Amino acid sequence: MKYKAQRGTQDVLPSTAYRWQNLERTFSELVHQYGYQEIRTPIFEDTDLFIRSSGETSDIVSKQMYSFLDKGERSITLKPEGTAPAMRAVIENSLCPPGTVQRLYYITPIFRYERPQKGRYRQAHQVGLELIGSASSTADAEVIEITVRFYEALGIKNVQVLLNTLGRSECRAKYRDAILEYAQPYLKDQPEEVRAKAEKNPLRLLDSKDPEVQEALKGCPPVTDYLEDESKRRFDELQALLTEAKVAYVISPDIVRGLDYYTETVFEVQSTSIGAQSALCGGGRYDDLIQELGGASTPSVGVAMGIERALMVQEAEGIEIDEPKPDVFVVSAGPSTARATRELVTTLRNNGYATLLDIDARSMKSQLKQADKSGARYAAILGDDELANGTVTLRDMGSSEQRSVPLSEIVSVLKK
RNA sequence: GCGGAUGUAGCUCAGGGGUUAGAGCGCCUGACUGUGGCUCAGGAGGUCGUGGGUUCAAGACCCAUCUUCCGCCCCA
Repeated sequence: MKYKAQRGTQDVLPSTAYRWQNLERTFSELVHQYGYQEIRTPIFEDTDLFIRSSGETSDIVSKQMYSFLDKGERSITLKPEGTAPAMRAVIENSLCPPGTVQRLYYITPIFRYERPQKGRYRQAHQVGLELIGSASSTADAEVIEITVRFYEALGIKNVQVLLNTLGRSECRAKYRDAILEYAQPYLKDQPEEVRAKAEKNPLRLLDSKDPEVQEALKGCPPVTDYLEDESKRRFDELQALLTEAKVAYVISPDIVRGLDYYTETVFEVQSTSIGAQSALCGGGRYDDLIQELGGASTPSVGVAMGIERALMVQEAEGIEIDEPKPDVFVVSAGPSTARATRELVTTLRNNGYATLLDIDARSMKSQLKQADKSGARYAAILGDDELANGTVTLRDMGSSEQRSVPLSEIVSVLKK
């Protein structure tokens, strides 16, 4: 009987795991520089949390949610994203009392019930951060800046920051009506299903890739025409801050984001190095979310970045990450030196050297071969001759140079 | 959720009804009695994705199902 993983999940093998480790380390080191602290939340959440947190588009979102009934007939959802659960935790644990600011980050699996394909899995992983409790555009700029620095630190080149604003909920409502009206000539000939979807969230018409829809909405006034002065002012402020921080961006009116909790700033980072699944991350401001989930009104901004997507781009752009290699491979002559070999291995490990040895009593030739394959920097050969005069032969696997070293001095020689 | 492909050795792939299913790379052993990469020789390794069906005979043909990939959709 063969046991396979759940459809739409991937095993992370040793040949790629070090890339994940590199990414997670890069991320946590970066966000620590900005004072963010890690938060861990469960992968199961109440379905209601996501229905409420996703607002008007809940039917679209719930179609993608990985939901099921547990043994107590409760509707459980595997978390499809990190923000709502993090906000639930913030509310339940009073992590951000009114008047304070909280910086949190997470690294977590997410689950969405969609048709898997390259770059899209039912279980994927995200790193994300949330800056909670501030309405200032400086907060937005900080989050976007960290995002860009993250991709820089990973060595990723062909990225573009797409920036837009949705305004506050009041002016957004006006804008929705405007789009709907503008699209009427096209919509009235469409099937009921299309019209219902459009009425549910007219903004989504804007990022449609359907040429017919694009044609119908050509010349539609941009959201900036409907922004209140306050929203306009903070959007200008944000742009000035990004320019000051030397963060390149492109204003993209068609970035509206699928989750309806966003207000004011929204942004995505896209790559031109991969295929259809080109979005690397998504983020924005969600000033009303915490209140909608039952907390005090707390303006916040955040971003979530897909780990698989970032690794895909790294690979597509040919970015090499150094694979961890052992320092020394200890070669033994056979049973007569086995005990001394184990002692040498222990000494090396205790002194901080990653050390390998042969465990199948294979020939010396085979052991050197294993040493070569392992990528070890040195082979330390301990045979009968060496044992007799208390030395070890240290072979540099790169240059093939060998020298005889007294057993007691091996560590100090390696240090050089 | 829709459309089109795909699945044979660890990897990349050939075989398109007829004995015991192949190649290259990789792996193991030896030539080389204590020394990796090169060469040569030998060897191990396969429920031909899974389940049904057609046939004297199925890896091959038919049906179903699953996987992966490419679009759509959606987004991470």
